[in-house]
Amino acid sequence: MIVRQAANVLDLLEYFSGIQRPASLAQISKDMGWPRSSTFNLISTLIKRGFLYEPKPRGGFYPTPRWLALANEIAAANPLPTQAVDLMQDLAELSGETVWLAAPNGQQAVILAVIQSTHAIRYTADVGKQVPIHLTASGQATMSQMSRQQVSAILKKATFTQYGDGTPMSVPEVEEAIADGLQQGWFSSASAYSQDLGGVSVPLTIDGLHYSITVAGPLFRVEHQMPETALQMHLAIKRHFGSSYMHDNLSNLHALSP
Amino acid sequence: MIVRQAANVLDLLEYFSGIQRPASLAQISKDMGWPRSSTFNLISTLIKRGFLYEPKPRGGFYPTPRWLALANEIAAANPLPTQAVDLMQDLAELSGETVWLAAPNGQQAVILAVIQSTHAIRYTADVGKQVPIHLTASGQATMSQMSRQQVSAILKKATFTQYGDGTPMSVPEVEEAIADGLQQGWFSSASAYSQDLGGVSVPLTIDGLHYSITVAGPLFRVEHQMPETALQMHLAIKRHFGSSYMHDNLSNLHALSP
DNA sequence: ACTAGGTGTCCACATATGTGGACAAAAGGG
DNA sequence: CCCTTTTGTCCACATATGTGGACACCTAGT
Repeated sequence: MIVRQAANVLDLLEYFSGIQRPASLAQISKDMGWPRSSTFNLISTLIKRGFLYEPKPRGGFYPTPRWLALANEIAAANPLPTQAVDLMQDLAELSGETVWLAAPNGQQAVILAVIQSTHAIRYTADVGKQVPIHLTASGQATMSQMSRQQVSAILKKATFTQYGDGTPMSVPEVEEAIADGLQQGWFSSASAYSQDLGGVSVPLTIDGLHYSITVAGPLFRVEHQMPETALQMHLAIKRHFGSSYMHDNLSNLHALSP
Repeated sequence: MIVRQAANVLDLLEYFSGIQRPASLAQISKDMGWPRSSTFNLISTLIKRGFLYEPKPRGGFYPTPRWLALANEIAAANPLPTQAVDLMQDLAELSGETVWLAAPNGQQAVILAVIQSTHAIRYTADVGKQVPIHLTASGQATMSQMSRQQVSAILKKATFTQYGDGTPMSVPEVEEAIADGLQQGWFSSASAYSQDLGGVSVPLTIDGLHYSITVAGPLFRVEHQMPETALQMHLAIKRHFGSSYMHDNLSNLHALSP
């Protein structure tokens, strides 16, 4: 069951992050398609709790910096290692494509950090976006670090929807993709979940937690250089983490090195 | 009407900001006093939306950096001028007490930024905290920048509760406090809303928006030096903003200068 | 292997909740 | 100035929602 008013709070947060200026009750109500009275209730709750305020009288409502203060404290406790951020930055510059870090989350992989490509035509993903763990390179790369049991637990519940013409459509296909990825040291996908999107992912274990790093962009731009990209990624990881980072399964990544 | 599930989201956010580590469903349910099934619903909603994830399987849930990403975008749009932040920093060092910036918000004043005192015994306020606008120095300082009509609109709806032994208990008392504050260029309170808390506030107009800056601490430490504090504040404001910042009503602040 | 205690998940019903509509007050236009 | 529009606010009822309890699964300890 989805908790509507909880989702509404999130919607509102995203709304303000989008418009980036105060909005009146009526404005919000219209933009969100909520009844005025319901909007009023939600807004007054947020105001009462100090999460929303009226920067100037009759000038509309806007979130207080309290969101930022709390989010900062939360993020400070689980920081992504600066190494990982540096690595991403490095890869973003080398490849010019969008780079992200993802973690497994049940049947999905969540994006925890992104650096957008600077290309005019690029894939845009936001932090918090989720993709099916078994259908995407990002997800498969995280799965490659799990035990056989964990993987099969995920695949048991997996469903298959044809999102693009590269979508794997059966459990064996996914198992094979993971096996291949483990062998060659990197994972790729092409129009698997997002049509016309191609990407290369490598697994990364930090502090015992399993992540994946992905470099992705429009298929026409990335598809012909996946092995080179994978090699770049591998070398970059080595630069930033040494060799200690690697999951046991990944010793064969070395095969990539010249 | 308070929207319960919206408030629950906020509670959860504050909860994680407090414990700063992943918590299992059962843990959350216990700590929050929510039924397990309700907790489940709320959590799965947040997960589905990419605001919560499971850093490691069976290792509890934790907010994703998406909160931070959104809060950053929101805060970036309405930045408090760096001048104001610098000013606060300056005052915090000079006084050693807690310093905050507040804005009017209906019948309350919201705290938008705080720098905590370094003293062992100090007043602790968080961003987003609200105090009655008519009872506190912070609030009165913001009101002093409003038109006569706006002030009386607020006072018309005002209610009086004796929070401490310095709480003003009638509209005329508040009006007098504002008049006095305008005349001397600063506002003070002592045990008005928080018992044993004393503070000095000065009004501040930035980009046409009305704020107040407050230096506050335990009454025994601050009560005997309020005029000196006010002078320090006034000089600091002059340093950081020049004289242009001042609201028309405040020209008499100059009286403080040596 | 089996139990005990832990986890997350699901569903039907009672109850708490969202909402249409009516309101007052302010803002804007002629 | 009055009239119109738009603002925020309130309430009673119908309806959408939270929740107790039962379940399946997993882990740890005997």
